[in-house]
Amino acid sequence: MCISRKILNWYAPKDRGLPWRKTKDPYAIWVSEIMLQQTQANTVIPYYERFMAAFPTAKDLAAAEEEALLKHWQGLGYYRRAKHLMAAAKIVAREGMPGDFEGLKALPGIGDYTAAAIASIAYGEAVAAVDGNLLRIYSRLHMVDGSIDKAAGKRRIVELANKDISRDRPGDFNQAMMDLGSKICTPTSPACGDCPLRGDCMAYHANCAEDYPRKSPKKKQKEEDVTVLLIDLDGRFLIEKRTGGLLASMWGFPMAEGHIRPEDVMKLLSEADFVAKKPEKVAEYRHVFSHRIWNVWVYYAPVEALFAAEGGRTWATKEALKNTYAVPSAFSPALEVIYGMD
DNA sequence: AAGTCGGGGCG
DNA sequence: CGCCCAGACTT
Repeated sequence: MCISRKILNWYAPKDRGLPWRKTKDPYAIWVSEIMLQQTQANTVIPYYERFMAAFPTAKDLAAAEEEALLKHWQGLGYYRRAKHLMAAAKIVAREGMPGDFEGLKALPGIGDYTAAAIASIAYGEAVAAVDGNLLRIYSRLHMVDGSIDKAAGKRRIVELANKDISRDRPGDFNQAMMDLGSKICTPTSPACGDCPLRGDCMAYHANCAEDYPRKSPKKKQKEEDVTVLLIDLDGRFLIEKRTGGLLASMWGFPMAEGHIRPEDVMKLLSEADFVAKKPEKVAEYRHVFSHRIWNVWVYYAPVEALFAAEGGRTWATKEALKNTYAVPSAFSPALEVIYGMD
């Protein structure tokens, strides 16, 4: 029996109740696949439900305010995904949803994996959706010695999977591989005894499944000290729209490089023409990104004079911070300080 | 080919 | 703590 048949037989009774598996709407599949990029399914579920309720069609999304979209994306990370999704939705609202792999891949934010996932699930196109799960599974099936994060190793797996994929049920094949990867063929201590593909697996027969996939060594994150300022004008806090780089297009508090002293905070505020009272250090936390770490000091700095916020800055109330502005998790402990005030 | 871009879950 | 996750895009 071929791999395709075995995996489909295993999959049939185990279809999980993930919300995006209950639809064939290409737009809904699309939204879910974008959210699922580098993000675990359980994390995505509540975001997906809220998002589809707010933006049920590509036209709705195309007509939405970017701020509303970002607010829905808050906490999910990789915020460029939201920006690309919106740009693509405008194209789709104008020209219609692409009907195949190549057309999908031409949209911003849709790469090889996502185009294959949508095309196979929504259109029945026989293209393998090669994600981390499938790379891991195939690196074990064939004991692929090239690193899967290098082009050569990945290319080989793409070819192998595209030979194996079911022509009748490509979408189920791809989703079955995801499930196999998350339940059986896991990164550490895979449950080979329960695997429907163990008869075809070179690594299983050589008893070395845990040695795959091969990966090139990753470098350590850079660690940086930063200071976050909670500038309070009568219950409103100064926030700024971040431009470019990390957390771009999200709202954050004014920041300074390094761990600065209260006198330095005072000086910064004066230079910005604030009439400030004595700043006070109110919190300290560590935030870990993929390849960067912030060691954050938080200052509370009440000011007196009103200066009109301009150029991507605004004064936000506690309620607006909670309900209106998209503030990423990197600032959550700072937000908690504000929420804890009377 | 290497860097950049989040955040949470889990051992 | 470090690793991993339904990756894509820029340089």
